Amino acid sequence: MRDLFTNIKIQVNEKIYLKDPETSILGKKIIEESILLMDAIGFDHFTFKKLGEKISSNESSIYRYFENKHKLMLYLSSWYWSWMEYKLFFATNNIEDPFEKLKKAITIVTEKIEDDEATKHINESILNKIIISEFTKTLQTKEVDEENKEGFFLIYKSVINRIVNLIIEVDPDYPFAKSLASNIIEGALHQHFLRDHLTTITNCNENISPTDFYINLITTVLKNK
Amino acid sequence: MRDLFTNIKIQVNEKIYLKDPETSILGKKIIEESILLMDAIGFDHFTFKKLGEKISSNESSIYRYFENKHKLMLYLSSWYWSWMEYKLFFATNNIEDPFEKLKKAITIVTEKIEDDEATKHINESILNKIIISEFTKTLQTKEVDEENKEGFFLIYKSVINRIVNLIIEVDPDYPFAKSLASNIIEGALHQHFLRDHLTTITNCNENISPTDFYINLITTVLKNK
DNA sequence: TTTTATTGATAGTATTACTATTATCTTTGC
DNA sequence: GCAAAGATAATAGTAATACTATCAATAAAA
Repeated sequence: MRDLFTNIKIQVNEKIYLKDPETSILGKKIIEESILLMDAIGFDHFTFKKLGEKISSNESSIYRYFENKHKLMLYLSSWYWSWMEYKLFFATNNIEDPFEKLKKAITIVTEKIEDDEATKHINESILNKIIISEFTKTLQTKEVDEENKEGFFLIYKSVINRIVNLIIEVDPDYPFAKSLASNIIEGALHQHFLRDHLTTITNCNENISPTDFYINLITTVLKNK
Repeated sequence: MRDLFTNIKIQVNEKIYLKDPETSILGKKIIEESILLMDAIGFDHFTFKKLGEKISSNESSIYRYFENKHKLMLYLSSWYWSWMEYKLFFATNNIEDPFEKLKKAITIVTEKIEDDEATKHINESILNKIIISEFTKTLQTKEVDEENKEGFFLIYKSVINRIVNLIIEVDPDYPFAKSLASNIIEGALHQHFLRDHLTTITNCNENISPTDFYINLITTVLKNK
């Protein structure tokens, strides 16, 4: 899998950036360090000025890559879900049994992420932390409908639809495949957040993972396993 | 129920505000109109200056009630969950059968809200729309741990714990009661959002409601019904 | 009627979120 | 090896945001 990633370029909607950060050293540095800074101070306190200082570069240089921090966050999340889609594909590709396949997929999208050494400038483990705390904010804006039309969320929806198809394969009669899939993906992020911050309203802790909860859920909800 | 609400004052943690908005005409106006303005332009574009213009009052007067718009949003969401807790209590109080009781509670917390005529200055239907699009943002900040310690999310957690207890009553052996409850409350808000904006990744529409999805879910997940 | 509390008006500061311009530095093409 | 092109840095500047401070006007309470 490592070799595959080295050759495959994660695709992000071109309208999200002004200049592709993958095409220059500065661009890659912007991505690499924005992940670290976003994790350290959060989206709300993140500014291009602070990022510029951190990478010893100029605020105005960053603006040549991204219109604003919301677009940068859209880039990071698109990258994440695109990477997730590859992971999903390769991890489930060789599994025959539909239910085992679905379980593997659910595991992939709900588990805690370790850094993928194949991508030098992106720390997936930290990116995952950012997605847990910040992703929903990229959706929940007044501009969501326009941005959805522009295709900014295509990869995210594609990941969900992959899960939907696996659910349908297991139980074609289950009437809420889409809601179940979108619930699991969003819900897993939320359960991770609760485990870290609001521990009294989740069963997840060091021993029980969101993955355990959601595997148990689909096992009882779906038939024909 | 209407009469009860007229007499019961919704309790909000005193540390959220500088001056209790319920104690003055201006305060009530701030709450009433902030709900409308927040719905119209969203949390991100909402400012105290704009609110001041809308209520023909001064920006600095609003700052005497709330430190910033985040605190105002905390107030609105605390109010909402407090109101929800009353609704839950009165709606389930007289139901004997544990599963019927749980179903009623799930219905209350997942359904679309109509305006409650008992509260003159608060439009619950619009407040519900705001909670759907903005509530998660009030949790997902870098200050969540401090604010949680201050007790800003007590009422929210209390609503979830009420559902947890009902789940345990129906099926004491189910091992994920807390995660299921927090998932349903957060997930229902998310499904409402998807129904309105990302329709391809939810089964919810004019005919199928988030309530249908979650009632179906608990019906299959829990035993001893 | 005096005191107190509340609100309004005005002004001012620091930060944010950018845009514009010009200089410098680095490639690459020949 | 040099010129042209492209990318980056430095500086400056604007408008909006997110406040704080002060003081006057007004309404309510003692």
